[in-house]
This record gives sequence, structure tokens and C-alpha cells, in this order.
Amino acid sequence: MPRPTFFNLPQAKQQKVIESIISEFSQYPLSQGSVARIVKKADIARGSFYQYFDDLEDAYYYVLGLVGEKKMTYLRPILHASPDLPVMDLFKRLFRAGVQFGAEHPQLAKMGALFLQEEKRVRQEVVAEEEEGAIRFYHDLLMKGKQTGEIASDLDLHMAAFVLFHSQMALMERALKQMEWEEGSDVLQEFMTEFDHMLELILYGIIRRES
Amino acid sequence: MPRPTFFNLPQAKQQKVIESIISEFSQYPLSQGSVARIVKKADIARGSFYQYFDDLEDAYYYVLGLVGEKKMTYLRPILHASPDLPVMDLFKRLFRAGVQFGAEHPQLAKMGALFLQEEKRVRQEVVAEEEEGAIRFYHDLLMKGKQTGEIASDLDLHMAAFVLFHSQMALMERALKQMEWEEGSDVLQEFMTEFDHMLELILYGIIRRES
Amino acid sequence: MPRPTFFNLPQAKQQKVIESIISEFSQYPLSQGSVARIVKKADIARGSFYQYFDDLEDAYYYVLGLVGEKKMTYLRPILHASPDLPVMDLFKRLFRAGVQFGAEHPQLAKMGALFLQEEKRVRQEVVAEEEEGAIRFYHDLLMKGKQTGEIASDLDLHMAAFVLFHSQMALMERALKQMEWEEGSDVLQEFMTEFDHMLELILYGIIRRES
Amino acid sequence: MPRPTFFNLPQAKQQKVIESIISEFSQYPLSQGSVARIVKKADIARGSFYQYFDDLEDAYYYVLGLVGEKKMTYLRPILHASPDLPVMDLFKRLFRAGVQFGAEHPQLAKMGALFLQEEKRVRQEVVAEEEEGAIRFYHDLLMKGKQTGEIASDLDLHMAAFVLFHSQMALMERALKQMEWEEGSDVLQEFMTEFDHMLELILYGIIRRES
DNA sequence: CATGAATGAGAATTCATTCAT
DNA sequence: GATGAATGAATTCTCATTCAT
Repeated sequence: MPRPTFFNLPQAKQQKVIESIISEFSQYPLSQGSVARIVKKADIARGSFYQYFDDLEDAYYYVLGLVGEKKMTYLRPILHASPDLPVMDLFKRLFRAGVQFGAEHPQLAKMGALFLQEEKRVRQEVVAEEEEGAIRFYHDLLMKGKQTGEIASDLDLHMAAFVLFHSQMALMERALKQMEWEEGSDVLQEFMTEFDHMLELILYGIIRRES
Repeated sequence: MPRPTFFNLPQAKQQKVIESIISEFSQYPLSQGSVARIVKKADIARGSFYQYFDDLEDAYYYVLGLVGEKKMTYLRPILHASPDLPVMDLFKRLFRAGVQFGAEHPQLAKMGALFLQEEKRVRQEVVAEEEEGAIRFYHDLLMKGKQTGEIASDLDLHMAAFVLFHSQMALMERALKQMEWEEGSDVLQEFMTEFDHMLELILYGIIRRES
Repeated sequence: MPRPTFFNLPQAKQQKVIESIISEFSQYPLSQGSVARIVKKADIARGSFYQYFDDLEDAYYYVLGLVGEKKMTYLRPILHASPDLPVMDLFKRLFRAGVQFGAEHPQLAKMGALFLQEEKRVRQEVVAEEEEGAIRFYHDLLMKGKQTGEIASDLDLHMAAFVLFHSQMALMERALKQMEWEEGSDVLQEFMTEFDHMLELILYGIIRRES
Repeated sequence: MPRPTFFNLPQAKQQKVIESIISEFSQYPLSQGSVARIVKKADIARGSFYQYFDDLEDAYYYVLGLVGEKKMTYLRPILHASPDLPVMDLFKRLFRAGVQFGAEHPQLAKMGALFLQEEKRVRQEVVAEEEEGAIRFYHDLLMKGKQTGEIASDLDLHMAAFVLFHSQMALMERALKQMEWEEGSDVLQEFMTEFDHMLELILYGIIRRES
């Protein structure tokens, strides 16, 4: 957690610092992050950084939390507003909200993605926890689908959640990379459709009789 | 490529060096690799390393090639020996061969996995190429399935290959990590079954009528 | 150019660092200079050096500039204060001023001399430029002498400037070396007389009728 | 001195090694010489070098001696064949012979030149000795001129020798550098004329009444 | 609370020289 | 006498973190 010093800073300055950190970690994983670059970008003194945070890691996890919160502002409405939507529509909306988030805050999304493939060795636990959390969340949604009868009763829920999670992650990463290249162009619709396809494919499988 | 000096070394010593490099890069990505650790583990002089290789990168890609070759010894028989097996059985066998490889050479497998999530920013091209190659390979197999009628004719082959590749990658990583923990225990069967499940799930989808 | 960090240092410390660098490069050419020796002599941390300068070359050229400026404080008064002195008296005074400079700042003079015979292969351009500049300067002075009639009209000005420059350089180097040995002794007068002789010799030639 | 091992080598191989060393030291001063480059060029094993010579310095001075001998084959005839030529014609011929040598053996000449401006710090004595030898030689010639009346009796012989030596050295260096650039072109005559000019200038001085 | 200089361990890489075969 | 692998000290440069002002 940042030191009190940080929170006493005027909002504008706090924001500038946070943005520098996000910028850094949307390009480099934690282990490659550089205090030098961050303070330069934030235009603060080298020492100030250490008045605000214990160290690089402290700053990283603090900002990562903010990213998570931001992402939740996209997802929460969906979860809360539609309690008895078919589960599969829920997934569709969630994925689409993810795309929206990535398009509107590409740096935050990139930081999140970078985090999830963080050196599987450093801070393994934290990452693993986060991953498990996400998969469990998917799992719970699917469970609901089983209860409502939308989903075959003999489905391996864990595996389904696993596949959904990792496929969505991989597709999101690809999308972020493409957005970076074709910056500005409006590929939002395109990506949403792609996520729809992916969901459909996983729902109905590769081998399909009628659909 | 290693310098001639390296190939002039007695086999045993070459092997020791190679193993040190593999050990290093099954734990650290290229950018975090340390010559110091490698030479210590291989028990050679600091300078010797530079008699063998141009630099760390040289060593890395050389060994990565060896890993690829080794993996191919597991996959090649399957591809060659069973030309007209149903495509889906082929996948099943390939996945199982992958598990076998991971179980028998966990470090090699880890190095390969680490490579594929290599800092998405450094050497992007090489990694991306490799990934695309793998996905294209899956895609071609699926195409065959379409031709033989095993697979629905309106399937988005690219997306299917994408989902298969990344799901398999993610599961393999999890498996490798677990093997590390429960080292020695015979979880091979267990993992094979898990891969079977995954394949089945992706084949038939989450929402299944009869199966 | 040094980084701002360097100029923020207290004068005394800046001076100490500069002196260490001069000391280094009055003994070794750029290519042989050692950061290790400099930081030891200046009694600063290894890393501090790199806070002040980009690298050894940066430090070298910065200090070389200072040396040049210092030398100009000896030469400038002569050039400006005596516009219509006979050219040959000008040379005499310039040479003597050079001796004065060498006697009062032997290390600076040595550094300058070392620079001018810098590995004729590295940084050739910079050195060559400097040499040409000096010769051209001599040439222009001689030209004036031709115009005032002091100098025979058929003289090869370029060759004369060339001979003057290199003879003076060589003599200066010898003088500096001797000062080093007989350190402290007052050889100043002696050297000035020697430079006078040299000038006279080149003026009137080896084969002289009357003089 | 080289070890006996070296002299037992077949002539052709000896020659190849010598040429590699000359090539090296016509480009780099002793302190920058690299055994690695030499053995590569000579196509011998790293260890062989140390069977032939004690170390780099040993090789250097041995080959330097050969260079001196070679140069003497150009100068000796002049000294011996014309005992009562006017001293100044002798100088002219010597300088011209020097140019000839430089044109026909540019690498040897470059090595010699590089030697004479060798890090004034390393092996100072050897270089100084050589320089003094050359100047003394010039001095003795001039002395003869004094005795025959060619040269004014009040001339400062030491200074004259000094100026002659260093001017000639400097001009030779410039000539060698130009030959390197305009390789192949026949600039020999041009340079000889230039040396003639220089000699004349130093003989008759900058300020000349009639000439 | 801001500042930015100081620190020094640690990284990669080079290379003359030795020595076992 | 030839070979070339082994060695390790020495080099430059980087950077997170501390600390005095």
C-alpha cells in the first residue's frame, strides 16, 4: 500500500503518478519495470517515489488494484442488472464488456494481461490466485446454467470454465495487440463479433449436428 | 549457433552445459537469464561460456531448437503412422503425446512453454511466428476433418484452431506446474484423462443435446 | 556533455573530478583511459561517474574543451593586443605563451599533446580537424607577413605552416617531458630561449648567409 | 627474441606469421594489438603463437627490428655510395629514399611511424632511444656540412636536426595516410617533390633574401 | 514533503596466457 | 611441435534504493 504521503498529494499529482505506473506496466512486466522511467514520466524526483511507495512492487500492486476496480465498473452492471438472463447471454455480455474496456482503456487492459502471464515464477501465488478467482467465477456462472437447465447436466464445469477463461484471455491479448497496430481505427465491432464467435464455438463445440 | 569450440567438447560436457541452459530457461525467460547461474551450474569458467556461444541469446535459441527436435520425436510417429485416422483421434493422440513429453522431460516442456509466453514485446516476431505455425497446423488438421465430414461444414476453422491451441497450452502449463509440486507421483494417467476431457468438451461444446 | 547532475555538484567536487580526469588523460590516451582509476582518484563511487557523464568519451571531450579554453586565455591577449606587430614577433610571443601555459599547467598541456597524437585511427576526424585548424591558423599569420613584405613572396605558405606547427609540437612535447623529470626546477627561461632558437632557425634556414 | 621453435619453422610459415604481425601493428599500436587477430590472420593455433614468442611484446620488437633492417636497405646505399656528396644532397636523397620505402612497403612504414608515436608512456625509453638515435644521425650529417662549409658555422646543430627529423616524420605520416586513401594512384613523384620543398624551406628559411 | 546525489552490487563481455593432449 | 579448450581477472555500464539537506 502507498504511504500516507501519497494520499496527501493533490489529486492531479496522484493521477499523474498513477498514469506513469500504468504506462510502465502496460509495456513491461513487474520484473522489468524501471523506477527511472516512471519518475521521468511522472516528472517527480527519484526520491519522491520512495516517499510514496515502499518499492516498485508496492506501486505495482496498488495500481493493479485500481485496474481491477476500473474493470469491475464495466462488469458489475451486467452482473447486477440481469439476474435471470440466460447464462450464455451473460457470458456474451461479459465478453463484450471486456472488449469495451480494452478498447477504452487499452493500457489498463494491457497491464492486466501482462500481469496474468507474469513470470510464472515470481509471485506465482498472487497470479495463480487471481486466475483461480476468475475461473471460479466462470464456474459459478456455469453452475447456475446447469441448474436452470441451459447446460447439459454432465458437463465438466471446471474444464469448461478453464477453457472459457483461457480462450477469452488469449483472444483479448490478440485483440489488444491489433488495436495497438491499427490504432484509432474502429475495430470494436469486429472484435465483439469475434468474441461472439468464440463463445458460440465453445458453446456448441466443433462437431455440431444442427445448431 | 554455438561456436565450433562447443561441438569439439566431449559429449558429456556438452550435455552438462546444455542441461544447465535448459535448467536456466525452464525457470527464467530469456530476458531474465543469467550467464552467472548457468556457468555455476555447469561448473565451467565464466569465459568458457563465451568460447561456446556468442551470447546468452545464441545459447538460448540453440537449446530451444534441441527442445523442438525432442518434442518432434514424440509427435512425428503419430503424424506419420496414422494417415487416415479420424482427425479427432489424431488430436487426442497428439495431446496425449504432449503430456507424455511433458512428463518425461518436464524441464524441456517448461522451457518451451516459457518461450511461448515470452515477453510479448521482445522478440515478438519469433514467438508470434511459432504460435502462428502451431495454430496453422491445427487449422490444417481441422480442414481435413471438414473434408472427411467429421466436422460441421460451417465451422470457423481459425477460431477452432485458436481455441484448441490456447486451451491445450494453458492446460499443459497447469499440468507442468502440478508435476513440479507433486514431483515423482504418477499423475500421468490423470493428466491424459484431463486432456481427453478438454478435447471432448471443445469437440461437443458446453451446450450439448444428446452426446 | 556532462549531465546536469554534474553541474549541480559543489564547485570543489566538480573540480576534483575534473582534475582526476585531466590526470588520467595526461597519462593515457582516450582509448586507454580507465573509469576505475578516475573514480578512485576522485574518490567517488563507480556509479557516480555515470551519473555525471554518459561515458568515458563524454568526460574526455568535455575536459578537453576546458583545456582548450584555458590555453586560449594565454593566447588571446597576444592575438588581440598587438594587431600590427611584425608577424615573426607574434610567432615568438605565441610560442612563448605556449611554453608559459605548459609550465603553469603541465597536465593540461600534456593532455592536449596526447590528444593530438591520438591513435591516428580512432576519432581520426576530430584530431585531423584540430590539426588542420592549427595549421591553417599559422598559414593565415604567414600570409599577413607576406603582405607586409616581411616574408619572401615565393614562400610555400602551407609547407611553412606545416613545418612550424609540427616542430613546435615536437619541441613542446620534449619540454613537457623534461619538466616532468626536473619537476620544480625553473627551466622556463631555458625553454623559451629554445623556442626562440627554433623559430629563428626556421625563419632564417639552415644555410644562412649573413643573418 | 622468438624462441628456436619459430626459426625451425619452414620459411613460408615464418613469413606468414611475420606478415600477420606487421599487418596488426601497422593498424594498432603495441598496446592495442590483439593476439587473437594475429593468429586468425596467420591461420595458426592460439597456442602456437606462444610457442614462437614469449608474448605480444616479444613478437612486436622482433618484427620491428626486421622493419628497421628493411628500411636500412633503402638508406645504406646512399650513405655508403656517396661519401663526398654535399650534405644537403644527401638529405634530399635520404628523404626520397624514405618516400620510396613508404610507397613500396606502406605497412612497414606505417608500423614504424606508429612505433615512433607509441604511447609516450609505455616503453618510453625504447622509443626515446630510437628517436635520439635518428636525431643524432641527422646531427652528425649536419656537422659534416659545417666542416665542409656548406652550413653556417653558428648554426644550432641540435635544433636543426630536431626540426629536420620531426618535420620529415610528420610529412611522412601525412603521405602514408594519403597513400592509403588514394591507394594505387601514382603519387610517388608528387610526394618526392613535396619532401624536396620541405627540405629547401628548412635549408633556406622562411625569410629569404635572394635564394 | 521534495529533492537528487551517492552507493555498490551485479550484469555482460573480452582476452592474454596457460596447459593438457 | 601443434592444438585449442580453460581460465579468471578486468573492463564498462546499470539501477534500485538510501539519505542528507
